Amino acid sequence: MAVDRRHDDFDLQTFFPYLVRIFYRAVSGSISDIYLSETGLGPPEWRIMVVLGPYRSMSAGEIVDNSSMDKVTVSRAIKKLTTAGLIRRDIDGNDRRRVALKLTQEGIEMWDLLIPLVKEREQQLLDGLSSEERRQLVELMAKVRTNAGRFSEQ
Amino acid sequence: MAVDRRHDDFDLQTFFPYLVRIFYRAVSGSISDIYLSETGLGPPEWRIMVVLGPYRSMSAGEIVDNSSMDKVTVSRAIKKLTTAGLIRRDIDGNDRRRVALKLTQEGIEMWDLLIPLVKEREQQLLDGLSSEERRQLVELMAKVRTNAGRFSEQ
DNA sequence: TGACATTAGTTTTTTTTGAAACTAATTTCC
DNA sequence: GGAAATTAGTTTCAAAAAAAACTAATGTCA
Repeated sequence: MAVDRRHDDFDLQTFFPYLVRIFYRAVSGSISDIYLSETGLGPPEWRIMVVLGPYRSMSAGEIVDNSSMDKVTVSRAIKKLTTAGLIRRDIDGNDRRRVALKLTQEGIEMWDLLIPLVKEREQQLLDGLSSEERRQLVELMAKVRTNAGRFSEQ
Repeated sequence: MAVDRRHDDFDLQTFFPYLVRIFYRAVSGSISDIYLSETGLGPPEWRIMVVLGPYRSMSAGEIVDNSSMDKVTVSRAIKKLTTAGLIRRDIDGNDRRRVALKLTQEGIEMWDLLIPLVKEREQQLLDGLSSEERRQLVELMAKVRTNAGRFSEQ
């Protein structure tokens, strides 16, 4: 009458993707705390500010390519940032579908405020890791990412 | 007439939280590919299946504590899983607010199907990393997570 | 014991996000 | 030169998630 209880054993607390998730949430939460409390920007708006920076000028599509966000999210965030006066949209003379995006003076000032804070937090996150360990961590994450690419998009 | 262009320099491609984000997205996408195509479960439902496992019985609140999801998401996912016949809800005799959750036979069968697949994918993600490197990666993520805890909830 | 606080979980409302369809501009190539 | 295909970006619509308010049950302590 004994039921077969032979299942694959599985421990969530050591399951790698789970560890990655709680790691990611800790890190991203730690950064979003800053730009949220400091400016009220949401994650997509923040990411656009950051890929743009004080010098660069990019199209919406280039931002998509450099931010791992999708078209729609980027388009909406651009609208918000424009309304808030943080970026300027200049329609391209040659190709009138393209819009060149640039931080305004006000946007640059916000960038200047935020960047030192998030860089400081970045260092705090890496506290207690030697530079060799930091290098390793980044390298290992990159390796895993390469593996994911190979096994997913068949 | 020269404008002051002395801004903090910042490179997104080496910004640690950005690297963590694309790393996380690669890993979680790689796993969700599997349970999505194999079962149609969404991430919250999958996570509950996994924390529960074939033996354990937990309350909704315990699942919240063990899954880094919030109350509402868990409550809704439980409803879906119950409707789908994958988990059973037993109201606690002593405390009638509590509901003990358990996988049904059908839920266990799905678990038995999925776990070997995701464990295989886990290994594929870690392909090319020595066991020493795997240990290091996990340990370094844990360190960063500890740091995040210290600096965030002031 | 009985008002007040707490806890478990759900429902409602609002905000975010993502997928699909769409518009407008440009390219391709016959 | 102009129909067909492609590209950039937006809008619309549907699904997911987060926040807030709520219900029901239990605990506390005067």
